[in-house]
Amino acid sequence: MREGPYIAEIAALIGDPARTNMLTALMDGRALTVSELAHVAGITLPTASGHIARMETAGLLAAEKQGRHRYLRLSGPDVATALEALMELAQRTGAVRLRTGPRDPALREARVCYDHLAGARAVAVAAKLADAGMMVDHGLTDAGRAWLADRGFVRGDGRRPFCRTCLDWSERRHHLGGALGAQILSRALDEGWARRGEGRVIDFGQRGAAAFDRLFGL
Amino acid sequence: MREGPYIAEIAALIGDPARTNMLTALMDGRALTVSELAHVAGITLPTASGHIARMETAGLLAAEKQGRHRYLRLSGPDVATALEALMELAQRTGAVRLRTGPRDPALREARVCYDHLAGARAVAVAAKLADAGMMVDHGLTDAGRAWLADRGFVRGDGRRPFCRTCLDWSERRHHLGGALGAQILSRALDEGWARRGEGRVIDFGQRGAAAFDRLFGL
DNA sequence: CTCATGGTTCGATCTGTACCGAACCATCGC
DNA sequence: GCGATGGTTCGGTACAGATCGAACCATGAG
Repeated sequence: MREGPYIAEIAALIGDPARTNMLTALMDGRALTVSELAHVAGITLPTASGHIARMETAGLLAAEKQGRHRYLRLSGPDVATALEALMELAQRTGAVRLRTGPRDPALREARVCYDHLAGARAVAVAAKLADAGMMVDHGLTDAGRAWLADRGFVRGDGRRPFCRTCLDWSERRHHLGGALGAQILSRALDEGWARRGEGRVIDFGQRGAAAFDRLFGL
Repeated sequence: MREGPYIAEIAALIGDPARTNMLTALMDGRALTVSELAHVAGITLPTASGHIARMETAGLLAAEKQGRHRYLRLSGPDVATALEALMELAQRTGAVRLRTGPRDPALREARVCYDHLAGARAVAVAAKLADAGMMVDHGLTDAGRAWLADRGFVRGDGRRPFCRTCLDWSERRHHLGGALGAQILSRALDEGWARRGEGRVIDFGQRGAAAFDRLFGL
């Protein structure tokens, strides 16, 4: 009972434009400094410092000190999950200005969503699994599990779902999240098929894209 | 880019204690009147009316007029999903005051979470599936699918995952959500094994509880 | 040591908004 | 028609918190 107020505290924290800008900037999973966060939020250093302190004590952010820099990151995947849920809501209710047009096509093609791959290429993977009957109702079948295991994607960490579906911001269809999504992303990076670009962008080279598509039979 | 501010708008809306109280009160999926919402939020009618108007234009609530009453309900499952994500976050970050003690044992035993069953009995079902190898990493195996189909729980609506796991507020373990969770709840109600009680409480009679447990082999 | 840079703390300002009481509108029962 | 009940609108108050400049601490470079 009376669980309301406590989630209100967190929602209010997320509900400030400056803080939201910082949080979404951190959704690519990387850690940013206080100055960088101040920049993306468009506010001065003192103000940003205050915001960060609040989010830190609330447990939304985790900090790491290195020299005279302080690096901030989201304290866990559940923060990103909550943000995604809010984005999905914002999208349906139309509170969102549709900038998903040609603006930054690289971002539409492939980007990172906290720790997994999003964008057209990620949606294609999810669609392939669904078409092949390896996913039904957003859940993996045993056939799907086996097919993925063949390609080196095995069990998750047990603490979170191996395979989650996550509504894609630009494509408006689902891509893969969870431990599986994270493994797919790190595979692409490890194999040199892709590398991190500006912001949340993921750059696939021509050869990299081909290799990625071959692995998933696209 | 700059998706931030729009989700901020929604988060800010959720981030007010009075509104949060209303929203969580609506998580049982039923529609409440303006007066009832004012009561659960502990504010006067005019104030509540204002809050509701804002949430309505923002698309969080849907209204239906009946005589001189206005019935409000959540505009969709995604609203409940976002609230759940925030609750999970609030729980991990410890922003939550632990009132999960003996307070209202009926609520701990069985309650409704928007459209599916939560509480000890619901957690037991999820645990059973996991123990029997019918769920791994929070996803159903084909064996699990078959076992559920035997019991009349078949495919979902295709628009949402058939089976989602949802962190249980009181038990701190997962129960079943998604289309499956909704079907389990309506089955229990349809069969007369349980009926809705005060607020979110679900009352299982002795015979109802036994029948329910038998179905799931508890 | 000295300076520059990254970050925090402190006051002060100022806007936004939650809240209530009172008046007003709408619907139902009579 | 009349009162009673459910909701909305309006005006005013009051409190929270977002913001900035300036002063202050900490670390690394030279």
